Amino acid sequence: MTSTEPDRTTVAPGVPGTRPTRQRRAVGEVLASFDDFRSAQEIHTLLGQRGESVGLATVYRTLQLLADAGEVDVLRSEDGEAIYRRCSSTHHHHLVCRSCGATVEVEGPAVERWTSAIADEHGYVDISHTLEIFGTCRACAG
Amino acid sequence: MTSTEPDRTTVAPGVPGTRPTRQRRAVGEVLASFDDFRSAQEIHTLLGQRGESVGLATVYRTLQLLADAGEVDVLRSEDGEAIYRRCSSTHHHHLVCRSCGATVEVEGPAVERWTSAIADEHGYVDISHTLEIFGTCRACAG
DNA sequence: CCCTGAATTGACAAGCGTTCTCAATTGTCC
DNA sequence: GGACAATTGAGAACGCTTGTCAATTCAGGG
Ligand SMILES: [Zn+2]
Ligand SMILES: [Zn+2]
Ligand SMILES: [Zn+2]
Ligand SMILES: [Zn+2]
Repeated sequence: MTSTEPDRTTVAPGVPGTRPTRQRRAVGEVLASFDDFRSAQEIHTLLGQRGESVGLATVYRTLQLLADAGEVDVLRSEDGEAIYRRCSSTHHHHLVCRSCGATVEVEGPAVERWTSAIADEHGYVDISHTLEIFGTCRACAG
Repeated sequence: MTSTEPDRTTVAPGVPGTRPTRQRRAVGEVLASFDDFRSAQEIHTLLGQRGESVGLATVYRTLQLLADAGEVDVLRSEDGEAIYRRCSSTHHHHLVCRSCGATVEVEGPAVERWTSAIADEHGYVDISHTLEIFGTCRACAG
């Protein structure tokens, strides 16, 4: 084999999903600017208002990356639309105002234990769970 | 005034959503034939296999009626699709096998108390909540 | 610097579940 | 039977999300 053969030892694949682009930075900034759950399209609009032009498809892709990385939480609104929020990285649940969207992160060690126990009891393994609380916050209740 | 005038005292409005039609009966029967969560389109297919022709829109409308009446539970699969199951009428949650869909209804008085307490603590009123547990059942885990 | 190539982007076109529209049909009650 | 609201079905419309693909951008290496 001669040296004409491409040197495959230099292939720096460059892991996808890690490149710090203008668009990803912008999405991150917008996510930091609100603390309730917003849809991808709302976030896309907020970006426009900030003068940051980011394609809708890119917004969806970026949110998916962040969700996979555990940097944003994803919920489904009652009509099935996905809504996103930057959250703390520890496992937690949400208390959400049905009217204004104000969100409180809550932890419930007892609930975690309970779900595990129930699953064990019925022979289910590899457990995950969803728990969200909806209500009307003090401000909205008047 | 003569008797030619229509007698408006006999208007029996006839409450919508209460008429026992062939289509509604068929949907009810199919719902009784499985005990995991199925999508509207799956239910529509099952109806076809039974020889009961029911329009897809009618399936959606009927499921919505039953859900409003509290006779079926509606969940959102991970990709946002609505899935339905005939359930007991008392408040409960679900332990669902991610692989085969086998479902167990579970009650958790402690969890109900916990959600109320959390809501009170933060001044939220008029509370509701969602809680679902996903895992792999014994049969699927092998 | 400049090159190379993979990663990323954006405009647009599907894809998919769900709802709407409206004329035709059906069930109820007189 | 007759009258009339409720219901149905076929298809169009809708809104969110994902796929397509050529053009662009970024990270390194030379
Ligand atoms: Zn969160
Ligand atoms: Zn509120
Ligand atoms: Zn938890
Ligand atoms: Zn149930």
